[in-house]
Amino acid sequence: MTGHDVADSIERRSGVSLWRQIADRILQAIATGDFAENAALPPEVALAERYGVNRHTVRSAISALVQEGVLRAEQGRGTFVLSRKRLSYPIGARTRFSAGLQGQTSERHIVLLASSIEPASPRVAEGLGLARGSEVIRLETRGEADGRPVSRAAAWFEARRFAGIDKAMAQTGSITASLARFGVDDYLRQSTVLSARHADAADLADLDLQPGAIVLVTVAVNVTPDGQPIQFSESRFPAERVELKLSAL
Amino acid sequence: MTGHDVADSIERRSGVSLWRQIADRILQAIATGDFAENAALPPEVALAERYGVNRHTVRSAISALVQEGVLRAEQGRGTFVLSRKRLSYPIGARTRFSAGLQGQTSERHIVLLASSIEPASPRVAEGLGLARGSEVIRLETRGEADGRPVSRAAAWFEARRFAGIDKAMAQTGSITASLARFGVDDYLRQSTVLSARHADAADLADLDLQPGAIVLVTVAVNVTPDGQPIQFSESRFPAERVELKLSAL
DNA sequence: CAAATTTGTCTATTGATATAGACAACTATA
DNA sequence: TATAGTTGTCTATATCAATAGACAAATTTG
Repeated sequence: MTGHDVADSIERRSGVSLWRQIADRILQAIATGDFAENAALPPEVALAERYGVNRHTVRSAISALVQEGVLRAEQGRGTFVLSRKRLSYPIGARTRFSAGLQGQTSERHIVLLASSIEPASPRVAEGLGLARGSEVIRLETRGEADGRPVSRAAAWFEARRFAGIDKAMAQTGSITASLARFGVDDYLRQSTVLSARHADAADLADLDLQPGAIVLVTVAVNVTPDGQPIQFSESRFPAERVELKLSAL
Repeated sequence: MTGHDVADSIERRSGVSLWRQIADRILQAIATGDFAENAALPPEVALAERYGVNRHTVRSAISALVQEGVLRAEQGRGTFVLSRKRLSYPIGARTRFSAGLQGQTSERHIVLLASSIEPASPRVAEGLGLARGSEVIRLETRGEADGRPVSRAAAWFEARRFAGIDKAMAQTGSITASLARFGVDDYLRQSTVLSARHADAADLADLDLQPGAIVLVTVAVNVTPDGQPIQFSESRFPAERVELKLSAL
């Protein structure tokens, strides 16, 4: 009773085109090591047979992955895997953007995309323990490692207590450092809720993804050591480039 | 600079058909509470305008969701939301299947789908601290809550130490109870790595999903209190029905 | 150099996807 | 009982997705 292992799993008339399904399969094969990095993919005819589709359909999938920078095709030689492995992004009580990526990348930083003051939505108000409609500061940021976007986040802070945190963030490029300016020397992650969905238009633009990509979504509340909520955030990670490692708290 | 909030995010020629993208958006709107349960959806013409597509395209999306049992359409009246919210599945040092779902569902259990003895793959061997190729027992299980599948998992145990755990699992329906028969009274989750991908054919079948659905994937190692690895597992959760709540370890 | 292998390009055909418009069928309400 | 609002069905058309076959262009190998 073996051999059903990976099995053919191409679904027709599913709303997802065959070339996109095959592109996903190839991405997954790279992620699991089935297709080694820098090695050649099987030739197009072999892939077509393997997935039970026409060669041109395989070509569409490959062409999309070449567009995404995952593969490089060379006429007469073959098609080669470029993509590196996924980043392993640590999540725990003391999650900090740069701390946990040490050793995996040579360069990493956070870019402040936008900031605004707005009334707290019910969800944000509940997370921060504020009255509904209280003013909060929202920071939109993007995390980058080795020049590639690896996260996209919105963070909300109580506007009264953290007035000017947007400027601090713009200067320091670090939420930890910005919070320190307001007397927050330490903070803990109180809760994290995790889900996944297809990337929307904003995700596609900010994370440099192709349509159909998946994002991991975390919704988290950070608190001071004495339990006072200071930050509510929603982060999105491109599933093809990032995995989340849940570390001991 | 407001008003980009949810924004239109329908992508054309992306390999994912418009009706499937809109179905996903509706599912998400239900999950976030934008479309309340048991309430009527906006009429088809309104939805078509909202997403910038033809009414017939919206109808295709709705028809798929009716097929999935999420919506019910009534001629002359409207289209109504049937689906409940996502289950919030706790992940932490003492993750147990049924413990954390209390209060969210009335009925829950684990079904043993299959079991086998096989040589440990490099990944499994490393997780369990065994020599590559050592014999391990694999259990394939499905978790159900209120009659709907909410997880699908493969778990590996050292074959020598846990010979017969497959039968124990079939009898008790509980991994915790089965481990207790082998003298394991307590265990902790040592590590969890999280990712997301499109469901493959086996996921679609076992989790009762439609093509294009997303699954959350966790890869975890459980250890005894003194740090000895006893269980390596890979679990898949349907993202449309489950979210993962990371609890304090 | 010749042959084999592999990717690239072209034409043609079929079926699925998306748009457009018109009208029927059913429900709720004034 | 009209009328307005909603879902259901039909026809028609244009574009995208997938298959099929043939051959060109580049590379590697004997």
